[in-house]
Amino acid sequence: MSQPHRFPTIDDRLFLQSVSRALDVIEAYAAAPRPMSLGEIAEAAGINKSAAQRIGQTLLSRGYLEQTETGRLKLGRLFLDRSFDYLRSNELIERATPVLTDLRKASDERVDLSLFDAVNDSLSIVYATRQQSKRETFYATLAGRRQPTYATSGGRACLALLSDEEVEDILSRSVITRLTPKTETDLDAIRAAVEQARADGYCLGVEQALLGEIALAAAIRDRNGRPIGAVHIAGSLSEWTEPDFRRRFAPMAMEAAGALSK
Amino acid sequence: MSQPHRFPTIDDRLFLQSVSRALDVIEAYAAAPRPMSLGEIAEAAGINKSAAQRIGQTLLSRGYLEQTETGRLKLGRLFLDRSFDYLRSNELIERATPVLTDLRKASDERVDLSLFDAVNDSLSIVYATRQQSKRETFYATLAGRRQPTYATSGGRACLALLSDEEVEDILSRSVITRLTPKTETDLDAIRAAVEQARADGYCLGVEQALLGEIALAAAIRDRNGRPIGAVHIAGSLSEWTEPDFRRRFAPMAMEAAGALSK
DNA sequence: TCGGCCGCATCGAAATTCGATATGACCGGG
DNA sequence: CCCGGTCATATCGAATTTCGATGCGGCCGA
Repeated sequence: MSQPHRFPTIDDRLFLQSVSRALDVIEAYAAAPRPMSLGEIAEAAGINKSAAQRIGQTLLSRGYLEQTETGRLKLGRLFLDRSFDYLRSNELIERATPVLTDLRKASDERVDLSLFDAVNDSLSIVYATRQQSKRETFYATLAGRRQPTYATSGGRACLALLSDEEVEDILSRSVITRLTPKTETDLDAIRAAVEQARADGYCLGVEQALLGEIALAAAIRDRNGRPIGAVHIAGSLSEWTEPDFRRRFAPMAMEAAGALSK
Repeated sequence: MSQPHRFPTIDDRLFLQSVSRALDVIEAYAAAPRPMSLGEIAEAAGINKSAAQRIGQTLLSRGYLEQTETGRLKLGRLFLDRSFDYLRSNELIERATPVLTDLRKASDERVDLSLFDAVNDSLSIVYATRQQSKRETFYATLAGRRQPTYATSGGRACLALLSDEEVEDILSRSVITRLTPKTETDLDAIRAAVEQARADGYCLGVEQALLGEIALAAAIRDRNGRPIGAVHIAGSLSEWTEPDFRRRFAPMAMEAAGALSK
């Protein structure tokens, strides 16, 4: 009674409160991925300490939380296993991997597969696989990283396949912030980039999400023509001019994305 | 009553049955990562159909399961997010990534970081990060992949830091199977490899886990000298002879592992 | 057309979960 | 040296929430 639940317990007799709260706990680590005490967990997840204790014990015994020397709780390595299962079970990713590997070899640049998160709110894309180039230096090259749809070449390439209304809806729900000093925050500039992507069949962005990076992406469509993800090729501005990059890699990205579309 | 619970509900009033069963459901996908109906889930997870329905709805509403066109349930992309959080929160991985990137550049071969799963049963290692070389072709190069401790160079390098009793305990609990035709299944051969690793400070394996692959690993120690993971360098037999590979990369792997040890 | 499995929904019973509370340990500061 | 705070852990009665059997209509293949 003191804790208002996010999900109405009435009417939905199928909803498991304790499971949902356990998910709240593990998601609490998204905001601050550091070891937490039970009290901190309770506060971060919006539950009381008793619930945190029970959930903590349960997840700990199952390996989804681990204990530091001081007794605090951190995320457990079993999430790696689940992520592996997910990647392995995803039909698109399985199909895409050999294509991306070839693309990686042919381009000699970093190649990513991102998923357009229409399942959720369409506001972000998730990087599912990343094939590094040899000069990759960023530790941020991890599967599971999310980026705003509006700011990435892949996201914009996906937007290009949607109707104007849908694009406007997504943009209006997006919180526009600068990922780099060069990120376009002007809605009209974003709209123009989407329009350009519609005409070109791919989208190019310079330092939109990462300084020094030039990236280009082509959307992957499902059988209804809806965007489900994108193939990215990313290079360094120290090695490429925009026209050269565009000329060389746009056909390759589009070909790969086309091969992965249904 | 018809379903015997794996976990005694008596005595442990802190254990949340429904959370545990939800975990059973998502772990059911480890065995067969394909979309399942509620009935299949119930059977695979060892629960009844009603429970599968409730858990399915709850996980579905939270994004940890997704629905195919036919209504079957598959793992959701949110596991990528959790895996990302885990990788980001792991102190060793954070510390290791720049070291491994340097190692990757210096070696021009595939470089892995694996975690020795002493938290669980020590029978397997988990690959946490993998930095590909340019000729990598396997789609199996994913974080979260597990391999038996006894069969991998990294696992053996970890075993080398344990006492004989601990090694024997782990070997006795391991189910020895061939990952490749070349996998050593003779316990004495494995013991000899561990002994050799103790003398050398690293462990080398030829086609133990993958045909055509030569791999070498050095263990990472915590402040008590216990193994917590390993740095791997893996190359192709088509390019390297064992002596050359050993000579060139053993010092690099040991240096990296040493830098990551406390 | 039948039979089986599908997802979805209902419902009474009660087991499981809830949350307040207590304990003793630990730590840092006054 | 002791106090106040927070820690993990444990207890317990109450009752909410979960349980699991059962029913429904639809779909698909035999």
